[in-house]
Amino acid sequence: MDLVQVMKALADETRLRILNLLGQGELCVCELEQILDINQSNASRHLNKLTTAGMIFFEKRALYVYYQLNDELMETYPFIRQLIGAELVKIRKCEMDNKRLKMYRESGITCEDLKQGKLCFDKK
Amino acid sequence: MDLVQVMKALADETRLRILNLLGQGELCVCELEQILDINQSNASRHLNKLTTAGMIFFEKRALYVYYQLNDELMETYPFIRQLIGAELVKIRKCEMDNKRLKMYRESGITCEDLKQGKLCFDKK
DNA sequence: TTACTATATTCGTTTATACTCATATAGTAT
DNA sequence: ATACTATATGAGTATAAACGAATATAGTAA
Repeated sequence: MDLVQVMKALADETRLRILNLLGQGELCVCELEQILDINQSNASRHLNKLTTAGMIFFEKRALYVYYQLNDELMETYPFIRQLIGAELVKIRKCEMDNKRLKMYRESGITCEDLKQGKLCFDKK
Repeated sequence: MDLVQVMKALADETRLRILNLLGQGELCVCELEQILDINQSNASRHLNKLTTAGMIFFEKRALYVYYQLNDELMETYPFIRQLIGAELVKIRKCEMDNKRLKMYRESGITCEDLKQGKLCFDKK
């Protein structure tokens, strides 16, 4: 909830990419891993950092953990909403992530599929 | 000009304090040193980082170097203007810095005075 | 209960950031 | 020109952040 800590959480490309994706709706850890093409350990750590800073929160459902943006923090710091909603797309990787997210959404693939190696876009 | 780099420049308390002060008008390096109570080397380095990220620019006049916010970047990334204009004051140190800036402005003290050890607020 | 699985965490390593002290630079003033 | 002064930079150190690989945890499913 401390602004300096929030800014530190925002000062990393991978975490900005995560926020960009979560700005379009909740996602589970394994979905983020695939779309961002990062490993599980890394994904978990970055998500933890964002959670600690109060920017996101999670909810466990069945086997999976779903993360989403914390609207409360954005009421406290409105600039964050603007950043996520309008400015992150200016980062090239975010733009590409959005394409992958779109493909993923349209493919109908589930977390279960992902865990079995099924994909709807190229690796790497 | 790269957003990730901008976010990194914003992820430091001292630099946020500098931006907070510059949001109220230009200041020279020695003024920032005194108001923030940081040493010369540090001040210079933080200012350099902000300059490199495109957030501020400087102008040398006589012996002194005056820094100010770069409005151009804020047109590119409007969230920065909101951050500086409305949210940095939520940081306690920024609030205190503002008091010191006010005292400094009202005292009529100049850079020359500062260099001779004259002050209008407590050290430390 | 036991086996299983998604996510979190620990460990060790690497890379980046911030700081202090001392010195270099560049521009001013004489 | 020379002396002077504000700021920038170099070198060294200390602290923090990020990563991969392996393991622990906690909750699900049977």
